[in-house]
Amino acid sequence: MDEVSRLATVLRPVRAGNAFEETVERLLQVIKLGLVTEKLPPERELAAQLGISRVTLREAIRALAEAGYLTVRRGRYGGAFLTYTPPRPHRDDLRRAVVDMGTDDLGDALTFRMAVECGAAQVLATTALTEERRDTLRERLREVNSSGPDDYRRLDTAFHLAIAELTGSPLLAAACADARLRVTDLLNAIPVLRRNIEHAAIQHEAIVTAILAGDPEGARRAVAEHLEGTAALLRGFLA
Amino acid sequence: MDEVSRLATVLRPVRAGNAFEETVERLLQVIKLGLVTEKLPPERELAAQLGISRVTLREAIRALAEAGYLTVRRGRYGGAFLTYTPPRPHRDDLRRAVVDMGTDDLGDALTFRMAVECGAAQVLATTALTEERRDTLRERLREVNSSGPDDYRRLDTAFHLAIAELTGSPLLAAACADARLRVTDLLNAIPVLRRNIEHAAIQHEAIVTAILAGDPEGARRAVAEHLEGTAALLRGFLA
DNA sequence: TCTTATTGGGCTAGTGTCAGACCATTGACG
DNA sequence: CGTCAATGGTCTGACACTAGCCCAATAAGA
Repeated sequence: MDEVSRLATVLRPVRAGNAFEETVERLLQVIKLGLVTEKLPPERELAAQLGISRVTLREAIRALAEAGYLTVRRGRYGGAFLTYTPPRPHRDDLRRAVVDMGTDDLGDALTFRMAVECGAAQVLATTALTEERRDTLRERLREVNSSGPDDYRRLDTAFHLAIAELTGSPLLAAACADARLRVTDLLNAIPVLRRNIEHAAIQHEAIVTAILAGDPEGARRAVAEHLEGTAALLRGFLA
Repeated sequence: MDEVSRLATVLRPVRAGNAFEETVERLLQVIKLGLVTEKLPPERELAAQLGISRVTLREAIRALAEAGYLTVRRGRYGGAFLTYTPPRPHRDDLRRAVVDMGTDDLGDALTFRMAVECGAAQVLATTALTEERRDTLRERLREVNSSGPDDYRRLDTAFHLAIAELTGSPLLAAACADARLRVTDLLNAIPVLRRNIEHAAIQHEAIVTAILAGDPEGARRAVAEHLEGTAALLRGFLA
């Protein structure tokens, strides 16, 4: 590893694309992760949160509306309403999604996710949690474990993100959200079976138990095992 | 944790600032981390790597030149040469740096760093490493452990970054670099004592040993202990 | 039925950023 | 001592993005 390759880590592009493209990407993430279920916040508010002008935001919303993700209504109590129902996944969709992504990017995303989610669980297990936060964690666990196939992905996302957010570190939460986003399309292409939910439920239980017990080693291991299942499945499509 | 607060994680600004500011920040990072020791790459090349126009890059370079970090020379074999020698840290510098940063941001940065660096070490310990990569890791370890106080920070950075980069995940490497950057100014304000180097050397050894032994638990624990020392020191200034 | 607060829709003037071309300077080397 | 390749310096026309303002539509509630 010479000086040049070490530099490449820091001398990467300062921005991923233009503001319009990045905004479309962000909104798509919010929608696909199921973080918003009814309608987007008002344009003025959303533009401020995203740090862009209303003009740019509106272009992004228009693009998503044309793609069928949103329906915009004017007037009071109007807004950009979600009109997105994920299609029933087919087996070929997953293969195509994986191949589209490319070997390197998939490995990168899976490695990144493994590292940050394990790190978050470890940190959270090391933290002295208020009873309120412990309740929040238990509540997310209950929700995902009692969900049906239709709501599963959304609640699973919420569960994993909750671990990161409860650490109280916005940077870490953002990293975990980013990691999750990079595999969302792939996960959405995997059919959710009752059996999978039940299997994941056991692992989710183990994660929460370790965190609440203040056992960083156990939390790390439980998350690693949980994620390894998905990673192995996806990697299988690259062979 | 209601829907709004969960949204905040994803609905953050799409860009940290304007291209000029972000570029200045990046270059400053490269300089302060000691990733470049003589001169920056040619403007055309650097602009391409950073994904910005030469005009914007030149503005950033000019700003850094005016601040005394760089000296620009024209003509063949010219370029932007480093003229930055970190001042001898005083005890008050550290207190001021910590207080400047703010309680929340410091905690955020330390938590983030703990999570991603532990995650990286864990992942690397799980990976089947080529002999070449094992050698690279040993080499970085040797360098940092045999360094004097003057070169210590730079080689320590190189060591920690090497762990992240050897995972082969650019995303993870970028996250670790980012985490390190957020505490650089603070670390630079801490005087480097022989005693500290020796103490860190033992921990560095433990990290490498665990990674090479394929022991993710041990690697994670060793990194956590190593980082906890610095974190405790810095947090002490907030009391 | 009318009012009104809230929301999207649209316009304009100004600034930031870019791509690309061309000029100016420098020092190694023949 | 001249040549020339590599590098910083400068300019221009085009496009992206922003802030701020006002208009248009809508539905709850008086």
